[in-house]
Amino acid sequence: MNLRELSKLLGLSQTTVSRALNGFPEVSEETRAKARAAAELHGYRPSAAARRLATGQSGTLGVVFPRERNMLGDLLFTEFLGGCVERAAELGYDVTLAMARGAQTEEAVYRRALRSARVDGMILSSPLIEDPRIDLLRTLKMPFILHGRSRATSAYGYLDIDNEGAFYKAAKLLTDLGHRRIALLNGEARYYFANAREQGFRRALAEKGLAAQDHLVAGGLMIEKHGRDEALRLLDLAPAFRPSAILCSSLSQANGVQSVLAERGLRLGHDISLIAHDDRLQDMHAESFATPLTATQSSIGAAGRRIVELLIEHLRAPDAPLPEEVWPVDLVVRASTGPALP
Amino acid sequence: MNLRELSKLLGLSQTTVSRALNGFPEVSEETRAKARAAAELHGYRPSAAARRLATGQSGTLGVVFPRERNMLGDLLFTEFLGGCVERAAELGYDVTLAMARGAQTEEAVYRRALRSARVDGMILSSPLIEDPRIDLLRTLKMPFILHGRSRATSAYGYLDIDNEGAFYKAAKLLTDLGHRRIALLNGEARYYFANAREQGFRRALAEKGLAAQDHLVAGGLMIEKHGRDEALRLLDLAPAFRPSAILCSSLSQANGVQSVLAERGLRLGHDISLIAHDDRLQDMHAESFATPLTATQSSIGAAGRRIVELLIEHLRAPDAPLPEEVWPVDLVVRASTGPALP
DNA sequence: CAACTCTTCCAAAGCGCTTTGGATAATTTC
DNA sequence: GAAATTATCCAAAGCGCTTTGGAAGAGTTG
Repeated sequence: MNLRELSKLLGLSQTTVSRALNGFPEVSEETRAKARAAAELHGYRPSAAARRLATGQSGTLGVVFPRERNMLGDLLFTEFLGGCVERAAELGYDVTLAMARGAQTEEAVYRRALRSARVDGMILSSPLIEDPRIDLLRTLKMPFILHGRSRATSAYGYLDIDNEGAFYKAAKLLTDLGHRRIALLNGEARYYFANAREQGFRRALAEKGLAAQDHLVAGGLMIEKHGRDEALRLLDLAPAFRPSAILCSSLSQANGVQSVLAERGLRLGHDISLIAHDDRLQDMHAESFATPLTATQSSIGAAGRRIVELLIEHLRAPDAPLPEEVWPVDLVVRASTGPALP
Repeated sequence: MNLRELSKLLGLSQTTVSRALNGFPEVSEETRAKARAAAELHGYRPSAAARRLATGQSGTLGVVFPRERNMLGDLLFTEFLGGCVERAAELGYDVTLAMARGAQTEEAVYRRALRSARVDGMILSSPLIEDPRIDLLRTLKMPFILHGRSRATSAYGYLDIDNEGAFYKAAKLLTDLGHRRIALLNGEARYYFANAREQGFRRALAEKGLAAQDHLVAGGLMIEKHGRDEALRLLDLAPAFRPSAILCSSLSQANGVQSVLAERGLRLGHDISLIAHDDRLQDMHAESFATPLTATQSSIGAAGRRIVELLIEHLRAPDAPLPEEVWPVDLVVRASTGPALP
């Protein structure tokens, strides 16, 4: 069943039926209702290809598949992607994946996607501190939006969480509790978010006249093993250097840290304090830890949903100001934090 | 730059240029070379939408996004998806994600994808023992392929690994080593693959005249916690019931089991044996365990790559026999298995 | 009642490709 | 050398939608 058949059936022109179905104002509500009913009855569904050709819009958003695989990274990405796909479907968009691995360079991928008009816009996640993709997409005139921020010469739209503020809050909670030696287990240093978190952390320390100590700050993968390894290293420091509190960038890391602490018989919230950032994954919750974890939390799935909305709004009004949305991050205090021991 | 402009530039008809570029035989190699060169020079890229409209093919494959989120499941899916996207791109196809969550029923999603001709075919992963999606897609006449198998009334193409054989081999290794009480930590019972694994396991036991004991067989999520919980339960059994070997369905489970064993001071391969299935994720390897793990192994990423090839072949020759490919699974013996103690 | 303005609908022109059904020129066959 | 064959190429017709530029009828206005 296509438009022509449907309009013949209705005794109307294709124009009118098309307009009726697409909600244009210049058609009476009566004919609109008739058209809708007939479309429903005969299971009419406009051909995506024809519509794309006619409008020049593909009705498809591209999400860039991260180059590297790694455990937590993948989990976060899946959750984010799930949010994107879900919301996109609700808004009538498809989501396709763009990957730049193997033979193709990233640029070639974007060029191809762009020139063959496969996607209307792209979503970039995990931006680096300086991310070349921003200038590239800008040059190619491909609409896009960032999940996160980046230092960039050209303007870009983004949705980000307040990583700086989150880690400031978390570190401030610890300094207010009297902690003086606080360790930061960060994500990889090349990512913007890790940089922002470190800055928030340092700001809180500086406010109390403390300086972050280099041996207490470590970037790395957001996996359990990194948490374990760093926890072992930190606990083996001489007492004068050993941290009394640890701030983790992910629950996975915190999990590794916590298991080491348990092995050493250290009680969370008493002998040592622990805070982590919680992305609200479906399957891993700060509150479900053996000792419920104090955490900064923000749903990465919700971010996926929202970023799709922002991108689509941007596509519909390309000349409107670029979206710049920063979500505040809550600090939820649970049992894993307590006053510093004298 | 579109076809018409390009053909004008070349002084050829659109027909000829189109045929030249698409490798049809009725055009001389000389003009083909010229057309290719001009296309390259001017950065001509055929419009996906126009091609779709003209051919009725979308050049897009749909991958069904699993309904539930769970940690290892997500990791496996991401790895599989990565393989799909990568290979699809190499073959000139896009991959879009179909999700059946929230308001839309799964059927509505497929119907929509089908009628608006958004995808040429779909890839289903994690099939249930009896999976209604098979009949549904068959009825809708949507081409599809399964990653895994299922009991179904209608025919379907698939790529699967020999789960039955893999777990038979693994269990046989253990019985040959003299183990008599072997536990199986399986995936969730509703999935076909879990069923197949259990059958292989039981077959190996039966060959030695052993019956699987119900208290030693447990299905569940493929996460570390399930491994830990079950390990604790098993080790607390009275000696006469306690297993001397454990067979896990995933490295995550094995990881949980292994940590419990370590806490109890049991040495892998001496006091107790452990085998797991290893999907060859990027970030988690059986050989990297503290005691390298004996494992059945098969790359789920490679399966993603292959299933895309199979689906595309099927789309090109819909009347050819449906693909039915089963990969043998290697059993790699490492240090975590040893003879049963007398 | 003529002159306007809305409202409602339509015919037809694309969008950029593929493909059918020739046409023309070059080559071979008898 | 005429007829048949083959190798190249082309004009034009879709594919199914959106959208432009009216047209016809209904309602308003002076």
